[in-house]
Amino acid sequence: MDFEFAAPDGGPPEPLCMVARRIEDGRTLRLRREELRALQTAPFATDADVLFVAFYASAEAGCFLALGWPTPINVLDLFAEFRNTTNGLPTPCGAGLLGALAYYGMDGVAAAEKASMRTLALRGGEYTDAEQTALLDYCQSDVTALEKLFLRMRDEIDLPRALLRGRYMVAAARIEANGVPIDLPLFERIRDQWHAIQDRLIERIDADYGVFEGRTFKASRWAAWLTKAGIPWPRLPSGALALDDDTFREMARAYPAVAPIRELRVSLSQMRLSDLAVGADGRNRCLLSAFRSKTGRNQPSNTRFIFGPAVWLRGLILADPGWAVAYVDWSQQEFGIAAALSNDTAMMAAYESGDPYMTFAKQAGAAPVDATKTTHGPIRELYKSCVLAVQYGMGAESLAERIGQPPVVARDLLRRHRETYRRFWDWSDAAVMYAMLRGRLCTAFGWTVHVGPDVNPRMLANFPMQANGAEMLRLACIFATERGIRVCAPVHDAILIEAPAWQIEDAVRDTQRAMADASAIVLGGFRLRTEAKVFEWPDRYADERGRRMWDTVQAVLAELRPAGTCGAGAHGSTVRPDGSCCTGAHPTCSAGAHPVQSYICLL
DNA sequence: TCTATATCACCC
DNA sequence: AAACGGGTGATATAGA
Repeated sequence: MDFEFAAPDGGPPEPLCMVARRIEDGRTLRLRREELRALQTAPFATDADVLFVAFYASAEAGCFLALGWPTPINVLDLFAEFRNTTNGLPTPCGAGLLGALAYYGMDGVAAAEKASMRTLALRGGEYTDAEQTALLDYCQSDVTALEKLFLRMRDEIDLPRALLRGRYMVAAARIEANGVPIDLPLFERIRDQWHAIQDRLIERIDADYGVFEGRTFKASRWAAWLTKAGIPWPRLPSGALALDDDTFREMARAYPAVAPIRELRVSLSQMRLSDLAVGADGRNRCLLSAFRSKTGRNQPSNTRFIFGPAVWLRGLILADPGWAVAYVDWSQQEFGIAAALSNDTAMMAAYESGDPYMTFAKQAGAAPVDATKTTHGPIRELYKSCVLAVQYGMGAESLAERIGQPPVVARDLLRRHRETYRRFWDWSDAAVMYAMLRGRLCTAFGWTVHVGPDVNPRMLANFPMQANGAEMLRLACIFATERGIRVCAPVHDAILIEAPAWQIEDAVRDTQRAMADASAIVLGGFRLRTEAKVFEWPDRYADERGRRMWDTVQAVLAELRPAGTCGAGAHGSTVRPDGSCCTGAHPTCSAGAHPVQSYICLL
């Protein structure tokens, strides 16, 4: 079956029409918007003995939810299956319905017609009779195409595992429908003042340099300033100035006059807002794009999704009055997955010690048995960097660069990892060889990457960790949503949930149980730990990494609208139930408490 | 003026 | 040849 629907920015989908066909006898249902709205439930069976076939089922499930219909039990999503079948291989016409048909040498609807119909559906609003019929006919042609694709793919599908992926698509639809609560007035204010904030930052610092033209940094002007200041500057192989932050950091060490411009560039780079999809109800909703990445991760748009841009913007996440949000993430997820799947007892012991990095240092003989994060912080950091480097297949040179140590130190760290976790390395090397020889590699539940002739071996080495991590997250989302937890967003190794404040502790506990269950299922009984951070209204979501930038922006905002004039009133919606318009915890109005000059955050 | 490319930065 | 996995996306600049 297939829906056409309008997709307003940040809002739930609005179903426009639906076509469903029973494959055994070809019986076809065509329903228009009003007919759909009149139904309490789907006009066909969706229970346990029915297979529901769709393409990109989170969209169909989203329409079910918008209509208040119970969602289908057995979902076969041919998008997820097509991605899984072709993951890693070229799909010349993409991974959409038409692309999938083309891949199998079949034709569907003309691409031009699909595009024009999509535009018509996205438009939303009212439709003439002719437009409605056109939409229905188009919808029906997609159903015909879907049926062809199903008949072509059915024999290659691993049904039980496909149904697990379909079940996740329904969970994803629930999450997409719920969304992330956003401080709408503050979001609008920051968005409206975006350029003014940038201008203010540039104005103060660039006065001494003159390297900006408006809001753009000009390489030519920077070159001129460097010449005048007598500073030699590294260049890229192309001959252009190297303008990455690493270069700026290095150069600022030798030439302190470079530091302010570096700070300014860092701040501005974190101000690439942002097309956050926030609905009129203050919820950030966007497509999670399940199964989009090679490892099966979700891949939502970075600009539309609140967890996409720089972390300081997460301060916009604010639970509704009386509610709380919680960010629950797995501790050292990939390390734990590597330990369990390789069955490396030393590695599993390190994971279960609660501090894998410190324990690794001890196991490698670099720290005494009673060492802690407090007593041996720098050693722990080195071993932590080594663990992360191994997960990505980093070499000694890059690791040396990263930890600011000579290559011998990095080589020694990597050697100790190989010696301490021999079993893990045997397993990892074997996985890469297996993948090369068999041409594929897959997770516990069958998410597969197909391997071509010039594959990156580091991708193959990382795949079991990252892709099983994605598998685990999908399972946890399934459990959490099916147990009635309100999930706002999945974030690769974390889940954001919300609950009324008085229930948040229970909700966190249930979520942690779901995540622990999911890890045990993927890892054959090995349970991964989770950590939770709770933010109860009126406290907003806070991430330490973004605190300084958040404060900077709030201070600039306060300058742009002097303290004492409460911004909230103008928007009318931040008035609290108790009649007050703001609290100390609400930076919209509390910015005046900051020393105004602090917003120039020089090193 | 528009587009393509290179480079860079952000996330986990 | 180099060697940091999976991504999205903005921006500056070169070139059509």
